[in-house]
Amino acid sequence: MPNKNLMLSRKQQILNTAARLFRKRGYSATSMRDIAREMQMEAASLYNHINSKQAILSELLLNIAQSFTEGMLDIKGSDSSNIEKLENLVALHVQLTVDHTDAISLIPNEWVHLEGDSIKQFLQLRDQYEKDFNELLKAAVKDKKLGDIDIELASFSILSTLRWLYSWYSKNRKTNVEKLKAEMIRNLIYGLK
Amino acid sequence: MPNKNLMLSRKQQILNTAARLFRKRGYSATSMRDIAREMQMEAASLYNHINSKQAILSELLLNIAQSFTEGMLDIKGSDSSNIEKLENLVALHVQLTVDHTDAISLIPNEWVHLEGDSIKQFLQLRDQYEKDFNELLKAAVKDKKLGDIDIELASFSILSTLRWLYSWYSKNRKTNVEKLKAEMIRNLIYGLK
DNA sequence: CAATCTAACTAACATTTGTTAGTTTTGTCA
DNA sequence: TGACAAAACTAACAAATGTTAGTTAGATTG
Repeated sequence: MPNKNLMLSRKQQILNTAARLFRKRGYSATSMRDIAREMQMEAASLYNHINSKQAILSELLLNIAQSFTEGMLDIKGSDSSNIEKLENLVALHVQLTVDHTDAISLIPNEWVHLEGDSIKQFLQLRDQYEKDFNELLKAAVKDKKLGDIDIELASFSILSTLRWLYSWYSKNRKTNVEKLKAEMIRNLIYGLK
Repeated sequence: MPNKNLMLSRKQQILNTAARLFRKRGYSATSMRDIAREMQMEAASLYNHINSKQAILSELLLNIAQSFTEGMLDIKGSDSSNIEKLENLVALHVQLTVDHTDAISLIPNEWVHLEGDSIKQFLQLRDQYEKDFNELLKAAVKDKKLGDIDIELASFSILSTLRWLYSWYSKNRKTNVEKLKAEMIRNLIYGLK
């Protein structure tokens, strides 16, 4: 049997390399030849592993968006309190940022280069996530666990910081992950009290 | 005398159009022909007013960075208290965001496409600004006007939100600007108390 | 009117782009 | 060892890119 794992692993290498370059220069300014050079191969050879440049971006973004959605579903469905759920969400962001720094960096801007169904799916996942996040914030306020804040503005503020966390993390890689989670929770959630 | 103002104004129209398109699709994915089409002219005609695509980006980014730097110098040099200076800085961000929404949207990402001296100048302005901002935060903590926060993390968190404010503002243009300033100050500065 | 200048135009250029087709190398298993 | 599949290669393509050169229309000034 042909070694299918090796093939997938090669594909994953390409995805990782592409994520790194997309992050550095953006999707449009990164050519297939750039990716190939980094992989020490010819551009045409990439097509033995992936279908198109667009498919690379789409796979990167939909995978990471899926991870957020799954994390949200887990946390929402757990029997923690609302404020604990918020804490867990912040921790989720930190963990995914640490594990997938490059791919996550594409979320704020590069999704605009998705096409067709991919962009629809991505935006649907993103919007649902933000809606769920707002609901939890609202619930925590109702529980009197948070002050009487402007939900929309607080949500925007928290998610802005979490979206940019990848750049903070890149400059402070030594930071202990659990400590970072705790600090972000204190800053973003309990800063609101 | 030839009407030099008309020429400048035409150039400014191009800069504004470019800013809008760069924001929408990014610098690299926006072609000179895209800008020209939006201006209802041919791509070659753009060169009667600007020197290069790169010069457009550089002018947009350095202008807006200059505005931040000037605002910072004004505020630093004023005789307000440190905490008032921080408030004024938040207000400055809101004001510039409202006045130059498109150009400001380029700050987080598109600066990577600057070249040569432009990128050096831009990064120098940005780094100095962040340094000044941190200093003010530190001073306010020393004044006991803020809790004993992690300066680096708080600074990162505030600036992340302010950097993304343009996207919030685009979706809430009806918001009264003075009210928005007050809300952001309350949320970002006094959320830290 | 003649001269001048702005700002548009057309045509073309050398590069770079994503991608395809067809071929060769490489490694694995019967 | 020979067969087969995975994964690399070379060559080429049509389209799009930023930019230059040279020209022309239209307004303004002497």
